[in-house]
Amino acid sequence: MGATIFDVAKHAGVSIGTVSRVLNNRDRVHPKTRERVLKSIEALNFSANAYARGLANQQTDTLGLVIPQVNDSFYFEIVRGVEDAATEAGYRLLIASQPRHSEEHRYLDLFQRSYVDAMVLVAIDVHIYELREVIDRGVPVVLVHQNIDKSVPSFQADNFGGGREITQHLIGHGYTRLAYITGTDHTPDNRDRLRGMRDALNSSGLSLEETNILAGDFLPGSGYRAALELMRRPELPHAIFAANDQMAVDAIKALREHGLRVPDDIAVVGFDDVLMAQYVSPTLTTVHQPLYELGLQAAQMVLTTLQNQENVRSPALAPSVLLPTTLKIRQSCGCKG
Amino acid sequence: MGATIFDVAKHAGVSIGTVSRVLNNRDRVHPKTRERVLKSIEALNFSANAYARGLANQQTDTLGLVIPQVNDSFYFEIVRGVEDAATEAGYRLLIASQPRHSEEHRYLDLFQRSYVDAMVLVAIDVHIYELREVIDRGVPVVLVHQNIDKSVPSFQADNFGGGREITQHLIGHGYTRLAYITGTDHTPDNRDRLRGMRDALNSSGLSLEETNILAGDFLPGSGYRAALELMRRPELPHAIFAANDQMAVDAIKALREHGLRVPDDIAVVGFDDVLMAQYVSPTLTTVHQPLYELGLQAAQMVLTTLQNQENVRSPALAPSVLLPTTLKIRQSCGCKG
DNA sequence: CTGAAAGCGCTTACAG
DNA sequence: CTGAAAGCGCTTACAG
Repeated sequence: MGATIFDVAKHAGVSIGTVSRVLNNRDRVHPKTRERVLKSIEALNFSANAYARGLANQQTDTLGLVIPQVNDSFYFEIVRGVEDAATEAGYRLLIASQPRHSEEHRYLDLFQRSYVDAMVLVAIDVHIYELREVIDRGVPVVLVHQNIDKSVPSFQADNFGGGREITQHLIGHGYTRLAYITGTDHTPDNRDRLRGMRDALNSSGLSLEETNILAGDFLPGSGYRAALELMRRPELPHAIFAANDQMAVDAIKALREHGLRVPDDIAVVGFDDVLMAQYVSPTLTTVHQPLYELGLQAAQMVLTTLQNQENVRSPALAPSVLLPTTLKIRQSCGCKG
Repeated sequence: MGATIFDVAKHAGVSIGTVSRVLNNRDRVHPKTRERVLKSIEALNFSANAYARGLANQQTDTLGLVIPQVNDSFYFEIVRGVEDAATEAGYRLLIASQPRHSEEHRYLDLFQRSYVDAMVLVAIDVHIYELREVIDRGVPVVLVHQNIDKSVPSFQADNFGGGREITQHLIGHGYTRLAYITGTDHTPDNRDRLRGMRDALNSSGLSLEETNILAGDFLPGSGYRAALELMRRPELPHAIFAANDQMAVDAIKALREHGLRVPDDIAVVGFDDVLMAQYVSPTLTTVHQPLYELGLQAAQMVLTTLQNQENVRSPALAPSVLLPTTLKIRQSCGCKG
């Protein structure tokens, strides 16, 4: 095994207290002594045991991240942001990814044990009373892509603004008859995008007919089925706004398979700006979500809270941050590539 | 803060030793006593401090994962596999993602400190002597998608077999004049895929002309440029095998932009089976890599080593596992969708 | 079956 | 500026 602080102390001819002091740059240590200790650390290739440190310090220097397990690795950019923030602040990153629709709650482990100093929860269904338990224990929590309670800080993409902006773009093309393919009904993502769409339409004196709201679930298949449904109608809408790219891409597939041209016969746009959006044909006009930024800022925020010893439990300090989305104009809306 | 083992002991009227015993199901404890302790644990909502436990046990119950930071989240499936294996075995997962081409070595932190009991390194450029230091400290290491030294166990996709199989498929189409767009030259991925291609060609009495090996670097742009280069030639190959999907997709883009039809005028296939491969038009024939399995098996293996107290340092036990790839036949090779 | 005690490897007042 | 010692919260031989 590796050398301990005792080995270093003996090697340098000092006490372990002194070694600890040079390790942590705390109280002043005589330059010569420091020098000697540093040499011994080097010589013995010593590195402090994280667990002993954690126990003595009552902190773990670890940030916990809970993230849903999804196929399309959509959330991976968020992970990168969180990780960069953690690394930057000298924290390690412990990850628990939660299988969707599973009874198994992997994050509970992180919750209950003293594994982490702070937590970032991404799009996880969790009860507020579970969160409160963690927070009351002094572990600050921040939510990303989810906002279950005003007393917990959260970071989200501006779904409303994104929905509005892309709808305005469609209206700018001269499209007046629009259709919307929904995501899973109860999700705020879906609701807010739809609200944004309605807002843009209303501002232009237009409206969204109820029959032009097709039920989807964010999964590819439902985009396909929704497009089929629309093609059965006597009259096609001018454009389809799907609540995410997956459904948009599959809607395009259905339309093309039935001889329709996108965007010439009908425009289709999505939401998310997944990598695929740049590669499908036509390339997909969509709304970019600031995923990396979401993860970065959320993690920075929760770590700052921790370091400032702010009152973690105070609900008054819980901000709800909305990060702006970006319209990505490509071909599927009718714009030239 | 949460209750400690002392609180539980007092509450149950026993010693902390007894509490510890019921906690760990070690020695036998009288059923009645156990019952009482369990009740107290419940009542106080106690959960053992992981760091105290780690210190006393000299182990962390944590698996370290080092993974390169790439844009396309290609490796995310590996993470899922590793995570499932870790969760299954009761380990937590600590992640360090290493920015590509960066001097900053985030994994060194994991290496040096006693943070993890075992490590999985994915496609990371690391020196063998660094690994040996870790291994000699009793921390087993497994490599995925990388094989720097025979003394360290590794898990890789069968790049040779995959390259051979997809080439055989092209030959089956009747294509005899093939071109290859390379990945970064020195990578085993690239070399092995090319070797497989050559093997398949030779077995059919064909060969790959040196001029039909175009230099690429796994990044989209180079696929595009390689296709341009090929189109300048007096004679087009029948089919292009790009060392990964990214380059294949961009090669198709270049070909189509210049009025060529894929696969009618020229076939293009890739390697990896990224999600995009299913969505591009034509859909991309490619080789699926068993990423999830790679992560799962590698992690299982390293954790088994740990639990069996096998001699971690023994080079004799270091297997080099090759997991089979799967040919994904889609449209771009000339097969019907 | 159970308790008392040493030990894991650090940090940090407390003296000096 | 530095040492001795208590303490962080567990586990585990060792007695009994």
